[in-house]
Amino acid sequence: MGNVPFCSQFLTAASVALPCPRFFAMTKQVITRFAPSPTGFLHIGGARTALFNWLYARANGGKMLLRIEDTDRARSTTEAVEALVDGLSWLGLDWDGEPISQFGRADRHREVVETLLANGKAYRCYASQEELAEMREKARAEKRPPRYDGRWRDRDPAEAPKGVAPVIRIKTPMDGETVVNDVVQGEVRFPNADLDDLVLLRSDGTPTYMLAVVVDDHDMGITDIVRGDDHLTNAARQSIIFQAMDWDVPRMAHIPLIYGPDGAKLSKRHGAIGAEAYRAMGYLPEAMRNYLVRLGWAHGDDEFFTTEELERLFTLEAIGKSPSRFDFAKLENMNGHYIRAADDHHLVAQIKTILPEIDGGNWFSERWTEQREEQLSSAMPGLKERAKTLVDLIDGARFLFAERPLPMEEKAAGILDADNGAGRAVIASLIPVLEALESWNVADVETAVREYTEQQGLKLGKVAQPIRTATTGRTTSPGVFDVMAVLGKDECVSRLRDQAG
RNA sequence: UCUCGCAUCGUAUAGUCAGGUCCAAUAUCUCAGAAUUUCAAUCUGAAGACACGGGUUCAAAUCCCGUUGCGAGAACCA
Repeated sequence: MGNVPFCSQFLTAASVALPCPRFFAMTKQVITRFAPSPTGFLHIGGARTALFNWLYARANGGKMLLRIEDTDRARSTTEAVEALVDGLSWLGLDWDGEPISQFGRADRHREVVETLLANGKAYRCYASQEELAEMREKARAEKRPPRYDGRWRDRDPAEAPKGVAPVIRIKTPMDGETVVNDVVQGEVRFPNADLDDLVLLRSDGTPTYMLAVVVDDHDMGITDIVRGDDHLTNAARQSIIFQAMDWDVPRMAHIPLIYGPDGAKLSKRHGAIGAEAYRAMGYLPEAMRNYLVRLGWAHGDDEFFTTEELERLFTLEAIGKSPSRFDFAKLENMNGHYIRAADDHHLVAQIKTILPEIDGGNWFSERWTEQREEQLSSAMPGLKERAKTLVDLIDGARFLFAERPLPMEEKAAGILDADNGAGRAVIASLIPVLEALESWNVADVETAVREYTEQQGLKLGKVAQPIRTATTGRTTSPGVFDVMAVLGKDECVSRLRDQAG
């Protein structure tokens, strides 16, 4: 960490040509933005904010821009930006143009402050840290909210102490109220008396977030700001800056935050953090998107949506105002639906890409052959019925990758050994029947086994369970005939022979 | 403390704006059952909520007031 400069790929802010706002105002093309600060990963709330921005832009034939709020130099590393980009890409959320670095636009921010100063909308404040601390202390003692008292607002600059670098503050109206017309929250009114003269430029000349956001949103031609409702009070302050510059205030939509299962703000404590963590847990990006869009947004009782449907149905007005909790059980269920509906080869490809990220994935990677990949594909229909995640899927296919003699789970061995090894005896007498088979496919194997079972006067379970455990080492698996068929005759018979008694 | 926001089954939402069709719906979770070669998937069923208190009204989940609870912001952080 530290002040690592951006790689040139992201250092585009200064050079990128920003669209002319007036042009877009004329054509009324919707332009949204996703503006995360690079914290090292794309967290789930951010992912949903990005999704809503993306959906809204697409639903209206508009654009979504990506701006990295990297003015906090200590946290803004190349890796952190890449993590953001990775997360968005995984979710399939793309943006128009190059990512814009907020830090790279500092000169423009300062330029706007000069204008504000020249128009008398802002002023230099020479109050020291001690004075500020005193103000807060006094406010607390009097049980008032801590606010800057405006002591330099109308003071003669000639009184400025020598050698003190001032901050620049905006002149917030003293009375009246600032109204935020929010698409989600409705008309929210803030008494101006509660909004103090916030700092635009620090004494070291760097712009504050509050200033940067406003200038960037304006310059980027943003028509609709969609962000977390933790910014709702900021919206009032930012409106004041917009108005001071005589700029149109974009339409705003402050969406409620996502909390963890315990109702507290989502954090590392809740296990998953970044988008890549969800990928490693075996969730499909399309399932993730579907789950996320239903957190706060609804279209009647509908649960599943394709991207095309969302583009048609999504509106900001339909977003609810109350915060929601993240529920893994529901995500899993949805993911299961998407897995069952997914193409078999697509699933194999997805598994292949996440293998390096999942626990125990190496075991599979080391044994990955073309033949096994084909077996995996053909076993997929039986496998995906039983899986909620890609991790479940590959774990269910473990028997395809295992080498003889197969490791036996305790319960599996129990089935073979029960009734003095009745299962092993069944297997022994079944082997010649299978060896005699000329063709080896699901139907023929099934016919042979069923005929044998009938001849012996047994229930199918008495035969199928021993076969399952002998061929997979487990008590649960896809249908035994599918397992036998996909293993192939030689491997199947050999595994049976290993366990025959 | 101040400003602002939120409150329907455990969870996500529908219903609230335009009061009656709501003894509140759907999905998930939980439990029971059916079917089954195992486990899933599937099917059937059960359980489970309008935060509380007033008011308006013939009628309130829906409108009004208050209370409580939860959250956000209140920085020379973003």
